[in-house]
Amino acid sequence: MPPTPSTFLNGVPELLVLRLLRDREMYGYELVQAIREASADQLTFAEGVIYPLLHTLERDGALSTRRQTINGRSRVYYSVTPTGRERFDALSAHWRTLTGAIANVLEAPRHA
Amino acid sequence: MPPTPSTFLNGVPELLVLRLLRDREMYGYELVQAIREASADQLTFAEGVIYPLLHTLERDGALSTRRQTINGRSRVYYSVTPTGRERFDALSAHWRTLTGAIANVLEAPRHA
DNA sequence: TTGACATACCTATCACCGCAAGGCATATAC
DNA sequence: GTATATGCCTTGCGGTGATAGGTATGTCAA
Repeated sequence: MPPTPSTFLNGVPELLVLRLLRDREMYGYELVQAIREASADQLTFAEGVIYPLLHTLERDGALSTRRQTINGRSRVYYSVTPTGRERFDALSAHWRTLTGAIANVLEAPRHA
Repeated sequence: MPPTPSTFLNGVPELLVLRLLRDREMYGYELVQAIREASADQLTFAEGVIYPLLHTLERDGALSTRRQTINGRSRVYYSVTPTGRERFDALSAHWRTLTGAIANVLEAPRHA
C-alpha cells in the first residue's frame, strides 16, 4: 500500500499561495499553474484545492479580492492583506522549524 | 483562525517511526518518547497517533513484532522488514523531493 | 459550423490521518 | 493508599487534499 498522494502536503497549498501572492496579485486559475511552474512540475494542486482555499483565506481576512473582466472572461484577483502577511510569516517560520527538526532526526548518525 | 496543530505533519509520524526503527527495534511507548527526544521536543506525537500507525505498518508487512514481558509489563517490539525498509527509502526520497521543491518556491527571488 | 481545447469560475463528496480523550492494567514510590 | 510512570489499546472529531464533476466564454482547426 503506497503512501497517499497527499503525503507530506498538509498545509503546503496555503503556504505556497501566500508566498506567490506576496510577490504580486494573481487569480485562481493563474495560481494553479504558477505553483506547478514555480516548482518545476514537482507540486501540482488542482482547482478543487486552490479555489476553496482562496475562499477560506478571504473569509479569514488574509486575502482581499478585486474582480475584473478580460476578454469576456471574469477574473478574481487576490492580494495578501497585512493579516495574510502575518499568517504567511507565522506559517513560514513553522515550516522552517518543523523541517529543520525532521531533518535532524533523519540525518542523525544513530538513535540510541 | 490559526493553523491546525497538525499543519505540515501529514505523513511525518510514519517517516520518523521507520527512521528510528531502522536503527534498532523499539516498542510503542518507547517510540513516543524517542521521537520527542530525538527532535528536542519539536515533534510530539501521542500514543493515539503512534499505536494505530504501528498496527497499520505491521498489517502492511512493513514492520514485524516480537512480544516480551519485562517486570510484569508486556512490551511489543517492532522491527523494520525489508518491505518496511523499501517503504522508508521511498518515503524519504519523496520527502526530500517535496521539501526541496517547496524550498525553491519559498526562496525564489520573485515569481513573475 | 462544429468540435476540441484552453481559459476561468465553482461545488459536493470522499478518504485519510493527526488529535483529543478516554479506558485498562501493573509496578514503583511517597 | 494513592499518585505517578509504564505500557497497551480504541473511539470520534475535524481539517484538508483528491477526485470528479458542473457552468460559461473565447479560440482555432477541420
